Amino acid sequence: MKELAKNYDPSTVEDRLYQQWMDKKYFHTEIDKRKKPYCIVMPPPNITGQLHMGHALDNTIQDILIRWKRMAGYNALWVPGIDHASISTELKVVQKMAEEGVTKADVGREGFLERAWAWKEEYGGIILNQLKKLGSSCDWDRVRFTMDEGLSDAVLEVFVQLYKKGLIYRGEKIVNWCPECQTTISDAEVNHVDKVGHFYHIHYPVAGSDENVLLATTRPETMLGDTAVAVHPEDERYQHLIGKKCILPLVGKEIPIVADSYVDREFGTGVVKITPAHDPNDFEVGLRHNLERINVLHDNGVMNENAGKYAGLDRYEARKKVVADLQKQGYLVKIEEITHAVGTHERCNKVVEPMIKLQWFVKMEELAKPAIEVYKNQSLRFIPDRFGKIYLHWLENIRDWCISRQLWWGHRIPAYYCAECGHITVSKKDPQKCEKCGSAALTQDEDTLDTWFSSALWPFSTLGWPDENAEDLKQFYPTSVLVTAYDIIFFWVVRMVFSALEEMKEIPFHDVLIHGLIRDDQGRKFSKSLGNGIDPLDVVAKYGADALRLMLITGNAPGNDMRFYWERLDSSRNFLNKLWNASRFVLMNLEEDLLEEMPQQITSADKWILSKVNTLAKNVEENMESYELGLAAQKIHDFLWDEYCDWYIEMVKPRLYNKEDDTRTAALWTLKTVLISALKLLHPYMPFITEELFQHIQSKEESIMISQWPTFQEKWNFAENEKEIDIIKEAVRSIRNIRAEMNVAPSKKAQVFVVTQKKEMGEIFQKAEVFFKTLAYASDVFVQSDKSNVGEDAVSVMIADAVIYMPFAELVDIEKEIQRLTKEKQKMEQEIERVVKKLSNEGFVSKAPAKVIEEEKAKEQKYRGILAQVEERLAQMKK
RNA sequence: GGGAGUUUAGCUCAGCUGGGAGAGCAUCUGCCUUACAAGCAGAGGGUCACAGGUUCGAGCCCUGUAACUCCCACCA
Repeated sequence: MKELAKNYDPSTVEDRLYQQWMDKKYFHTEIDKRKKPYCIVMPPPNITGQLHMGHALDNTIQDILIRWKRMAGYNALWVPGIDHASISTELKVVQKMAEEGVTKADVGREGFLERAWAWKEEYGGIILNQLKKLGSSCDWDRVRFTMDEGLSDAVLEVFVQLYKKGLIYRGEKIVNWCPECQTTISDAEVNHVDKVGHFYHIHYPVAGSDENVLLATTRPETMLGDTAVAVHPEDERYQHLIGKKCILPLVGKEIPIVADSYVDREFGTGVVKITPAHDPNDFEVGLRHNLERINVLHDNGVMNENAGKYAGLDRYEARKKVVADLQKQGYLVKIEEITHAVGTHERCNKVVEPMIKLQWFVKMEELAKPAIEVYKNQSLRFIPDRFGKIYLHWLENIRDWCISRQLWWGHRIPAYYCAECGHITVSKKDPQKCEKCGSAALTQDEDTLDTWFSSALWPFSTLGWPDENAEDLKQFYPTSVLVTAYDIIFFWVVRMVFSALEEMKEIPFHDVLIHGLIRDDQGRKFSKSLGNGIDPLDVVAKYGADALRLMLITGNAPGNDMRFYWERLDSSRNFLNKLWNASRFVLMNLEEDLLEEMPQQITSADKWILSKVNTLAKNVEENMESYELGLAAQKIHDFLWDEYCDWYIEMVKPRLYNKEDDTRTAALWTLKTVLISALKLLHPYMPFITEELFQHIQSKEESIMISQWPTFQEKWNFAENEKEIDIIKEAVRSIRNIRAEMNVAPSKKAQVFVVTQKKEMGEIFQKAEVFFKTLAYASDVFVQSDKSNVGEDAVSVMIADAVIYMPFAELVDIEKEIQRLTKEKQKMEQEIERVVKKLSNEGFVSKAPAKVIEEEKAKEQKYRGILAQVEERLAQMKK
């Protein structure tokens, strides 16, 4: 007999089993053409990242899906990987260098890259190892990195192809510039944060008159770069000014007053200062009116020589100075306090400056069209669907994507500038000479690509593209589902889809499963500054990975955010312990080898639980197919705890304890068979404990991980037995109920008389004698068709088609009993009234489905039966 | 300015295509019953935010209102 500890201790199990799985190579996927492919590519965590709850949730979901499909006979592949995270990593490395007193300039590009790679080698793999603690069953032989050779090749291939098609271009445009990080960033990387600022109202004198135009700005220092003032073409107030000039205060220069419909007449004074070099809208206005662009900022946010006497001042210092000077010279009319949205860099949270820069862009309009189409024609599916609207909205309003970054860590742009003729040669390999003039005087672009450029290719680059014949690519592309949080739809999902459609001519995945964020117990985001983070590994250490996984997956609707509560882990832990002990119980009794087939002596109770687990398999499958993982887990949990433990095990005990019982083996067989099925269903959710128990309970198969997924089977479908046991359960519950109500001590056994006129009922109860004794404190059970021998001082409970009497002479207070029964009678009358009303409703009877009507009729019958019994009993007692 | 989500028991949340309101935790009562006190048996507790509508029937569908949250957005 195998012994298990009394309580489950994950720490003694998890690492050992994970190692076992690794040793047996269960995580590794060989291509198997006979099986249907199922593939997930892991959203690659940043090499700078620490595992957080979001990763834990994301990877738990993926692991559940993969483990499920693997068991269900699919050729299931889960590709892990990490992202080089250009800007984050570069910042980290720069930071580390700063501690040593070294700058990027000191070490040069090559020296820097050396350090960055060293940093990657040291820290880059940490997060993947952390994922192992969660039980993630990815194919570690296929780990990819966005900057490894193959993926870098894919990046260059895509860049060159898009360039040749004219979908990548270099241009001077206004871009988001982060003065802190000293690089451009894409629109998606800008967060608009509401900040309290000031609205400065300034007079610009109109040239050649006494008139002033009043305008307002939140960034007065940019006026140094103003090259026009604009009003709405139809604004009656300013018609006379259009075409005139005004004098830019402090600078003294004349600038034109132009008419442009971009101006909102209702807002402010209806006059806007135009700074084409420092505002995206002004830039557009500038284009339309052919205005000069004056850049007044250095890249680090300090005013440049174009700012005249303000040159050398930081942008905010300059602002103060400009305002002071305006005031001194009488141009400042008033200062209002306003809250407005300010663009900040999502990495460093510093205010972003729009600047004109010569950068590389991806032309989006053409690429977006097919990406929109695949969603509209439903070949790409979002779960829940509402996130598809977000996807669509972004694509329909997309602007060109600025992909060049003034960073060193990343994929260097494969563009080479000719010193002779200025031609740009774009090529995967280092070109020896200019493709136009043949000069060898080529220099490569200094910039690298946006991190998301490489992750956009992830679903096919990880499978071997650009080698079109890569086996993985042929077998596993398109992947099955992408699992990610909603906050990354713009950054990643959108870009993967259009990249895949462009390169592969096929969607990268069929489904996008979106989940929410994990928040703290007050609903706040986890953040470093709040210090409210919870390390998943701490949770694993304390509760085990299974408990964490169950907690993350249950009690939450798909796509909704979830709060983290330690209490919920207690519940998970309790369930693990419950399962552990139920299995321990089975093991304690399991001594001989059991037959494979269902034994002849199988009883109603056995069939009932078999039928239940059979139905469970069906329901779980349905839920999982529609990604309702939490619901599925909940159902398995409820089955094991409420049905298997609380009822079946209790029902079966007498048979186990009696070695003479000829149904004993059938009970053991059922206990074991049902438990194994349930463990299998649970395995994707709680891989460790299910594996540990599986290996203890049976010796034939070496791992649950590669065992066969349970499916519904007709031979285990016993509807009649389910009904039968439900009747017993109802009777037992009624007895327990009345005893608790009457405060009968559990030690006090009682005779139970079951009176029924129905033969089948009598038979069911006759067979169930033992259940009344073990589950309902019965000393003796008498099943009979009349009330003989019951005695007058019995308490009674009515169930459908039967009355149960228990003589408790000394405990029964006739008056109270009459009260209780009267109450019961009223309740039944109410119920009957409700049902009758419903059934006599013409509309209901003619329109409701037959099944519903039948159910209502059955209820009426049942209630009438009980009512008759109650009335009869009352009549007797009142005598 | 657009869009989305949320509102259900004291707390945190489920509730799949409309057919008599659920779980966990918390509370109360009784049990150390030889798998489990991290347990067992029972109990109390909800005008499903509000107002209309559709329907034989609405927590669920439609319209509107309110509160909270989030996302997007070039109102200087």
